[in-house]
Amino acid sequence: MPLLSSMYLRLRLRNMYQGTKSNSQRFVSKSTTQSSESKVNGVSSEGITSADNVQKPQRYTKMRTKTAALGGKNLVEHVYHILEQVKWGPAAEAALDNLNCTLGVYHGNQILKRLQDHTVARGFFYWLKRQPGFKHDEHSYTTMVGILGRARQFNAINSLLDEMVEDGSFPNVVTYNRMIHSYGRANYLDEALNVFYQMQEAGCEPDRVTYCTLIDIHAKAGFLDVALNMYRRMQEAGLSPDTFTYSVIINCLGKAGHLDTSYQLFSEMIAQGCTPNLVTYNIMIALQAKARNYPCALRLYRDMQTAGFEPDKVTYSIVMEVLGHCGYLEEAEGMFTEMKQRNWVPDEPVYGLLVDLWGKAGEVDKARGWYQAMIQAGVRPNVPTCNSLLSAFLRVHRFSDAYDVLQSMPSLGLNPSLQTYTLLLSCCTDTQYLSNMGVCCELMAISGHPAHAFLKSMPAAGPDGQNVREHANSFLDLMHSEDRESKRGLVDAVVDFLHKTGLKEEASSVWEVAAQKNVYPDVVREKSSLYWLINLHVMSDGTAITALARTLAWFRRQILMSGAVPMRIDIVTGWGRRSRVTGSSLVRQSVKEMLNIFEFPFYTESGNTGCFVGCGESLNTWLLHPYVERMHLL
DNA sequence: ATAGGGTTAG
Repeated sequence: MPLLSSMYLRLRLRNMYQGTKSNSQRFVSKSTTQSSESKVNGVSSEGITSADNVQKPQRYTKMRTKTAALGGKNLVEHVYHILEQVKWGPAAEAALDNLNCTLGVYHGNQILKRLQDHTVARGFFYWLKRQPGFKHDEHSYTTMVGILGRARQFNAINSLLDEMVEDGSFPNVVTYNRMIHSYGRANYLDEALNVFYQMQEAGCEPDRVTYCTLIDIHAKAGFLDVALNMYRRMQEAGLSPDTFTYSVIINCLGKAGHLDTSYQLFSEMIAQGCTPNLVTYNIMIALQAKARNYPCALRLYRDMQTAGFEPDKVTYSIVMEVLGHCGYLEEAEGMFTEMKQRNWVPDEPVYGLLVDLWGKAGEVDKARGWYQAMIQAGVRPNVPTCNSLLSAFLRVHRFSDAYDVLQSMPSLGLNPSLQTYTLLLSCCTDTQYLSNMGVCCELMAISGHPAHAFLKSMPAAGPDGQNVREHANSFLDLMHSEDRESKRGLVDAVVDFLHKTGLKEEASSVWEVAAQKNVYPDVVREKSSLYWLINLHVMSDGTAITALARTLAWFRRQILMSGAVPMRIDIVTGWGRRSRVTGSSLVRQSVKEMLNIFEFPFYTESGNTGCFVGCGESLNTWLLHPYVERMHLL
C-alpha cells in the first residue's frame, strides 16, 4: 500500500479509537480487571498479596495502571457496542446497569463522542449523571452540546447549558464554538452571532476557530460581506490565519465568485509561510475546475504532487470530473485505475461520474460498461446514475435499452425520481417532429411517477383556465418537498411539452401557477426603478415563449391597473438551456421571432446579442395593444 | 493530568 494511503488509514483508525489509547484509569471494572490481570501478567490477582504490595509499591502501581487502562479500553468498546445497537429505553438502561461497573467522566465522554444518535447519547448522558458519585465536566457537557447541535435540538442545548452552570461547570470557548457551528449549519445566523457576542460578555475570548466558523457559515449563506468583516476582526484581534483558516476563506471567496481574490489569498498564504495542505489543494483545484479553468486546475494538481501530496479520494473525484469535462475521458478512466491501485475503494458517485461522462459523450456502450462494472464491484447504483444511463440511451434513441434501465430500477430498490420523469418528458419534445412521443409516453407510464398521472389527467382549459390552474396547483403541492431545481426542470418540460403539442392555454396556466409558487424566482426582477429584467435563460424554448408572453401581459395589466409604466424592459435569453453550440440558442431565436411577429420595439446592445431591450414611449404604446393579452396563443 | 471545536467533491 502506498505510504499516504496507509497513513490515511492509520489516521482514520486513530480518530476512530481516539482516547482508547490513552492511559486512563478512572474507572475500574471488577470482572474485567481480574481477567486482564491474569492474562497480561500471567499471574492471578490472588497471587498478589499485601506483602507484595508493601514491598514493591512501584511495580504494583505500574501494574494497576496497565490493567486498568486495558479494562478501560475494553469497557469503552463494550459499552459503545451496546449503545450503538439500541434505541434508548429501559432495555438499554438495564444493559448498562447490568454491567455493574463504574465509568469515570473521561471514559464516559469517550463513549459519548462516538454515539451518532442523539437520543441514545442523551439517554446515556443522563444515565451517567444519575450514577452515584458521577459528575459531568465541561468536556462531557461540551460533547453533548455538539451532539445536540448536530441534531438541531436547540431547546435541548439551552436547557443543557442551564444544567451545566447549575452543576458548576462553565461553557468554554469550545462549547461556544460548537454552538456557533450548530446554529450556522442550521441557517440560524443571528443566533450564531448572538452566541459570539454572549461569549464575549461572559468573558470568553473568541479564538481562531470561532472566527473561522463564523466566516464559513456566513459565506455559505451568501453573506460574504459579514464573512470578510469577521476575517478583518480576527486579524484585528491579533489572530493570524493558519492553513485551516486560509482554506476556509479561499473556499468562501471562490464559491462567492471572487476567483481571483481567492487565488491571491492562496499565493498570500504561501508567501506568509503557511503551507497549503491536501484539502487546500483540493479546494483550489475544485474552484478552478468549476470555473472551467481546466488548465489551471490541472496545473494546481501537478503543483500539489510536487509539494509532496498524494491525491486522495476527493482529489481523484475532482480531477476525473475536470478531465471528463475537458473531453479527456480515457484520462479520467486512467485516474480511476490509479485510484484503485492506491487502494481507494471507488464508491457510487465515482462510478456514476464515469457513466455520466461517457453517456454525455454519446458513448452509450462505454457508459453501460461502467454501470455494469459498478454492479459487479458490489456497488449499488443510485437513481441519478440510472438517470445518466437512461438519458444516454434516450439521446441516441435506443429506446429498448432505455426501457431495460427503467425496468430494472425497482428491482434495485430504486424509485424513478422527478428527474427521471423530466428527462423522459423532455425526450418527447426533443425532435422537431415529436417522433419520440409514442415510445416516450410508454416509458413515462412505466416510470409510475405521479407526474405522469398529473399529465394524463390534465383537463382541457376552460374559459378562464381555472381548472388547469387548480390541477397544476394540487400537483405542485404534492411535489412540495422536491427541491426547486427539480421542480423547475419538470415544469419546464411540462410547459414546453404542452406548448409544442398545441395546448398553449394549458401551457400558460401551468406556467402561471409555477411562477406563483416561486418555482422561477428570478424570472422577473426590477433592476432599478421602472427598469425590469425578464430572464429566460434557464428555460427551454417553448417555456421561454410562454413565460415571456404571460409576463408582458402582466406588465400590461399593471399599467392598466396602477398606471405604473416600465421605462425599460430587458429580455435576457442567454445561450438558452438546450443549446449545445456556443452562440446558437433556440431560446434566443424563438423569442426574437415572436417579438418580430408582434412588432415589439426592441434593439440589442452591442456585445450582448442575447438580450432584447425595449424602452421609452414605444414600449409603453406597444404594451397597451390588446393582443398582448393573447400572445401566448400564437 | 489525560480529552473537546472549524475546511474540500458528487
